[in-house]
Amino acid sequence: MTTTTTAPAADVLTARERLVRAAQELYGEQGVDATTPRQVLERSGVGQGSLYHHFPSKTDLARTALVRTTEESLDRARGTLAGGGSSSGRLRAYLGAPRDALAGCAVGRMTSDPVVMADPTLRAPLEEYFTGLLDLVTLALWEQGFSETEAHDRAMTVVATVQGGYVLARALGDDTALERALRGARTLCGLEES
Amino acid sequence: MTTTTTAPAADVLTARERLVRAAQELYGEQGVDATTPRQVLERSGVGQGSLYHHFPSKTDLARTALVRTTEESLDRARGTLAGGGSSSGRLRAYLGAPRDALAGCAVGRMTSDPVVMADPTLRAPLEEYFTGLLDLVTLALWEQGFSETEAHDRAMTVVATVQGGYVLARALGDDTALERALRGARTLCGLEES
DNA sequence: GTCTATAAAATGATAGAC
DNA sequence: GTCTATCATTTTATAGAC
Repeated sequence: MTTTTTAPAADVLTARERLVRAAQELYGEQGVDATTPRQVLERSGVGQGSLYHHFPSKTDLARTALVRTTEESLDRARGTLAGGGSSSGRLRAYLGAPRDALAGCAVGRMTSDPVVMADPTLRAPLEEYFTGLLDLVTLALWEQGFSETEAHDRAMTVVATVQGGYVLARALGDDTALERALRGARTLCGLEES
Repeated sequence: MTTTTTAPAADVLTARERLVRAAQELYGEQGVDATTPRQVLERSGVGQGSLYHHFPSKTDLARTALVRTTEESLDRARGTLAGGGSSSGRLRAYLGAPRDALAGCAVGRMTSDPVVMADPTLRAPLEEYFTGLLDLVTLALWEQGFSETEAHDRAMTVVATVQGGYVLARALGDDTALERALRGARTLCGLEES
């Protein structure tokens, strides 16, 4: 915590906070490598030098924004997979969660970003996100009655289907591709066809 | 065909050909957006101005290299999925084909590349590749006895699993993730566990 | 803490010799 | 067709006023 001034008013975000949120948006749209400091400044409405007052370099901003994005994404997954209710209900909720297929996954796309993959401190949040998500899906599948090994393997297939569904939707320009791919994932989870 | 000179000797490639191959390699490693003309020149061993003699712009080189990569990739898929033999044997061959999981898919990664996705002429090869691949998998699944609808949906899941398996392997830094994800795909194809 | 102005380096592309 | 030299622009980052 370097922010020692008074807390920001409900509506007015600090320059630092606006920078992080603008970076999160831009990274989700076009990745870290393709996002320039200038774009972050323009979208955040913050002046030139302020970025380098709050962050030593472009990489430090990226790290802050990526950690934020992966934490937010994992929290959302917990909302569907870790809540109460039956394992089948939780798996259904996860697979049926609303997704912008043509936008792609803000976390998954980072595996194609050379800046992220070349820096272990930028790749670490990705690994934590997917490890956490796979644990949640694995537990639900184990509760479904699958063996531990079987639950682990199928969780990998289910999460891969979500990620690959985004890839197919974007490549085909067809937002129904993800949804169709997920039907097979439901079958693998032991959920009846609706 | 603008190349009107004598065909290159078996071992000596033209500058144009060396440029395309170097671009293919670099795009596979780091994407189009992150690859600079300078990097292509260095890897190909070709001099500065020669790139712009053969290609009007960076985008034109990218288009040529991407078409080449997607055609080569689809040809490889045909080698496993369109050959003779039983549908189960062909599906097994496709799912068991050697893949460098940590390198990622040279075609799939392009769906995260802002330069590719922003230009319809660069995105088109991706769409053709995945359409062709899905057709091959769908046909094999139909031969397995699945209904047309069921074969279409499961083909989407199978190809998504391959693509997502690459994403997971890279995010986790674990090349076995793809292989484990593919076990679920085999189950969905009606192939017994080995 | 925030801003404007600016500098060093890299990028995309061109000119012109050979 | 291929090369070296060069240029305009953008990118990353810093200086210093307020």
